[in-house]
Amino acid sequence: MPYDPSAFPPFAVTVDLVVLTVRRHALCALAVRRGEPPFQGRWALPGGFVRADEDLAQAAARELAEETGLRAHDPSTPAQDNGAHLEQLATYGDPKRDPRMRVVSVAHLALAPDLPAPRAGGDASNARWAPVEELLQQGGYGRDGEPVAPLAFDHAQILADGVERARSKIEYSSLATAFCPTEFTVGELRRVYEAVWGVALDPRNFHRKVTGTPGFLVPTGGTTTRQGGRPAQLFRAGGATLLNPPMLRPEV
Amino acid sequence: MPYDPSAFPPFAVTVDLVVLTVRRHALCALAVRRGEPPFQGRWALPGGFVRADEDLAQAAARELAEETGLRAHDPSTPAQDNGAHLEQLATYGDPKRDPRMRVVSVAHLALAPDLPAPRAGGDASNARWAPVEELLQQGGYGRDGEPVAPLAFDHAQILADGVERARSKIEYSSLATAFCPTEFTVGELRRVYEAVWGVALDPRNFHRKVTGTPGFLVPTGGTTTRQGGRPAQLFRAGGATLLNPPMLRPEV
DNA sequence: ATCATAGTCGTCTTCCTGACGATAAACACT
DNA sequence: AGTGTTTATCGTCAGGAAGACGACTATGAT
Repeated sequence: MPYDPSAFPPFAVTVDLVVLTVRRHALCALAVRRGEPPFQGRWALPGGFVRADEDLAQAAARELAEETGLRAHDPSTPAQDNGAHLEQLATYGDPKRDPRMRVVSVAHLALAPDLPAPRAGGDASNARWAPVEELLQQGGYGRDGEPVAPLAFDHAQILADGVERARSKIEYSSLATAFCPTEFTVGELRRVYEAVWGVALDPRNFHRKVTGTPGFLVPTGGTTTRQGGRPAQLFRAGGATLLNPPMLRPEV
Repeated sequence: MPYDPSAFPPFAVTVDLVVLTVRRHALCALAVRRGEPPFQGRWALPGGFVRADEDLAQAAARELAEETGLRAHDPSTPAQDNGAHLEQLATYGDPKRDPRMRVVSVAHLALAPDLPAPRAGGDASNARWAPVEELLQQGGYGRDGEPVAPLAFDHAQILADGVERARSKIEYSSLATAFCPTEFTVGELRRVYEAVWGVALDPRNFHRKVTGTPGFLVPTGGTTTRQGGRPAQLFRAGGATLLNPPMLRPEV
C-alpha cells in the first residue's frame, strides 16, 4: 500500500508517571488532583502531553521534574547521584480511556527516595504522597474515614502495573537502592523491601544476603544511629545492577 | 491548564511485531520486505497503523493474523489452543525514528511454534523467517554470502529488546511452551531453551527440573519417536505460568 | 543498673543445582 | 542376530544458598 498521510487517524500521546517512594514503612505513590474535567477534583497520576520535538523518555523526565523537582538519571548511568530511577512501564491505548479524544499514554515508572514535599505547579494541596493500597482500593474509605474515589481514567490499572513492576524488579536487581538516600544502612534497605513487598524479612538473613552479594553494597566507612539501637554501618549502592541469585520474595 | 484541543501535537500510532519462533535449532524472527519508501526494499518488522476504534492489543492481534494467520490467545487464557502468545513489549517514540512524520510505535512480542510458511499479503517472497543474529548483525554478510542491510527504522533495537525479553522471560515463566506445538517432548522443550539462550543444557538435569516442577508439564500418555532414539513421553503445557524456582540460565 | 532496640556474626538443616554414571528403547547398519 | 548410535530417563553425590533461630554487641531510654 502506498503512503497516504490521510490513512492513519491522529492520536494524542501523553506520558503518565507512577512515582513511588517509601514513607513511614509504606509504599506510596504521587497523586495529583485534577483541576479540570473530565474527572475534575479526582486524584490522578501526574502526566502530560508529549511535545512535538520530544522523545518519550525526555517527556517523562520533564514531567517528573515539574512535579517533584527530581532529576532522572539516565538508565545507562546507574545510581550515582540522588536522582530518581526512571523507566518506561507500559502503554495504554483503549479507545475509550479518555472521553474527550483518542489518547495513548506511555506510562513510566519512577522510584525515588523519601522527599521533602510534593509540589504540583506550586500548589501543594493538589499533590500528595498516598499509600498505594489507599489509592488502589476502589470506593472504600481512607484512613481518615473520608470516602475514597477511584483514580481518574485507567490510572488505577497503571498504578497497579507499576507497583507490580517494582515488586518484581527489586527481586532480581539492585533497584531497591533507588528508594534510599545516597548513604543508607542495611536496615533501611531491608525496610524498603518490607514496605514494597508488604512482608517481614529476617534481619539476619537479609544482612547476610545483601552484604554477601558482590557489588551490591559498598561500605562508606561511616556509621549512623538514626534508627536507634546499635550504630549501623553506612553503605552506598555498588555497581552491580543484577542480583544473581535474586532476593527471594517470601511466599504468600 | 484548561483543555485545549490545539494544545497537543498529533501523532501517528503504529504497532510493530517481534514474532519469534524456533526453527532448525535457531531462534528466528519474522521479517517483511518494505515495498515503499522510506527504506524501500529493506527488511523490517511487520506492523501497521492502529485504527481509530481499536485497542493496542487488538491492533497487534490483527497484524499478527494478517502476517501469519496465527490467532493470538488472550493473555488471561493461557496456552490451551495452538494460538500464539502475544504481549506488549515497549513503545518507541523518538521524534526522528520515521522521517515522514511523528510516529509512536507500540511494539509487541509474539511467540509461536514453528509454522508452515510466512505469508505477507499473499506474497511469500516479501516475508521470511530469519535467525535473529542474522537480522541483528549490522552491515555484515548473511549465510549465503549476500550483504545484509540492517533492519529499517529502529527495528533492530526493537528486535533486540524483544529477544532479550523472551530470553529472560522463559527463565521464570512457562513461556517456552509457547514455542512448542500442543504436544511436545521434554527434549523438544529443551531444544527451545537451547535455541533461545544459545547454550547447551544437560538433558538429565533439564528433565529432572521440568518434570519436577508442579503444573509445568502434564503428560498426555502418548509417546513419540520423531526425534529418533528411544521414544519420549508427550506432554502438554500445564496450568502453571510462573516457575518457582526459576530455570537457571547458565553463566558465560 | 536495667531494659528496649537495632545491628551483626554463627550454626544447622533443607532444598536445589551442576556434574556425571548407568540403563532403556528405538533405529541403522553389517 | 549383533553392534553401534541416538535419545530418553533414572540415580547418585557434592557444593551452595536460604530459612530458622541462637548469641552477642552497642547504643539510648528509664
